Amino acid sequence: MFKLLHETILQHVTLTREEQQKMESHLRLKSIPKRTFLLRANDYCRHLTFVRSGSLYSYSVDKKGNQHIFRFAFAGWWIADLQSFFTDTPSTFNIEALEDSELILMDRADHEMLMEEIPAYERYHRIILENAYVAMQRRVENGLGLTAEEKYERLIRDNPELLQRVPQTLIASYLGITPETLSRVRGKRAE
Amino acid sequence: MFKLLHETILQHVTLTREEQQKMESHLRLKSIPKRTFLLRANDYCRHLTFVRSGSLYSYSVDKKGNQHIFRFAFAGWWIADLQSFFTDTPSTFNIEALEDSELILMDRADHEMLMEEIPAYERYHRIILENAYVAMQRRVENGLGLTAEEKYERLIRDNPELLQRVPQTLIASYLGITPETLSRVRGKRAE
DNA sequence: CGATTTTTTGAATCATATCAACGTACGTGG
DNA sequence: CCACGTACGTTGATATGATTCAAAAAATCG
Repeated sequence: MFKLLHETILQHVTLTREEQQKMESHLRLKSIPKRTFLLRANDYCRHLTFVRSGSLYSYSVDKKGNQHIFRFAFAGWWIADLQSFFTDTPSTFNIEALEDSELILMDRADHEMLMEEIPAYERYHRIILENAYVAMQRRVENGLGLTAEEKYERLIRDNPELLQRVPQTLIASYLGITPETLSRVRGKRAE
Repeated sequence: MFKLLHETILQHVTLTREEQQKMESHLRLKSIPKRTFLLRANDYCRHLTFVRSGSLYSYSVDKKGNQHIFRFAFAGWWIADLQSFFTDTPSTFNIEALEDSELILMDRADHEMLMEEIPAYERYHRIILENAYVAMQRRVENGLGLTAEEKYERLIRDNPELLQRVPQTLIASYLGITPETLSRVRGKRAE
């Protein structure tokens, strides 16, 4: 049930058997089919979500109706709108299933409690937050002053797995360019 | 000496007198004049820097020679290239003093040690990392699919203090637009 | 003050978006 | 398993927001 989660945590810290069980007692399972929402913009993001299988993505929709993907999450990853989760404000994101997905949910109050009571649990979250921050830093850097082609090159270099798993339209939205532009960039590169 | 730092930490967690002293014994002071570098691209970022007074900013320079500001740091803020610091890789940023600045430095090994030994210290860093992540999330959102004018509007809304303290050229670079475009946006708004 | 830096303004250019049409792949129900 | 409909990707023509280059005006600093 929680095998993948435990393995993932174990890469960073060790929890005792009792700590594991304590954590488990606060987790909820959820399955959602492809194309359904885990979170909708303006709702509150009330839990952290661990992906057991499948994949999700978070995105905002601007006032022209364009979709901007914030990030993807595959098996073994966490996803949430952390702005909403941490600051208890309405979400600016939708989170949607890209494939049928099995999820593990951790509610905010439980998360806070576990961070108080299990130092290794807090440490684990401190570490994955460090990693998430670094990934985001790279994302900001890649967003500034690169051409559409350069953005695509960097994606190939830094996240090649995305290309296999994600339709081109969503890749374009993730890069902040239009699908047409991405198509042309790819055409140009493939000569 | 460490008054501002202690006050800042105290907003989030409490350290005992002994913990404070232990932390202090690993801090170094440094003063740098305006326009000097705290970190240069390709060097390793070996410490976290707390700003006691003055201000700094971090930026990368792309291959066309354009400068892209990642973020600013004023009194009471921390700054570093966390990607370099955490992953022990060469920095992609320069960090430079915008004004004469007094700084407090915390080396990586000491930081790790203090996180092991003082739970409240680790908690403090977990919390400021959460805040930094949220700020960065907003930054990514503001970068995607907004016009130059909208980016400027959001800056006024979210970080009005910057406008007082930072020259327009740097604001433009922070927003990812040229100074000329920013000037035109402001002209247009001021009617 | 004079000198350097910053900001403004103008004109030309460029990268990307937009709109529209067409081809292709996909998966769902008959 | 095929056929149909919908979603996805490509291609072309045009529009547009922002950049670039250049030079003048304004602000800042020693």
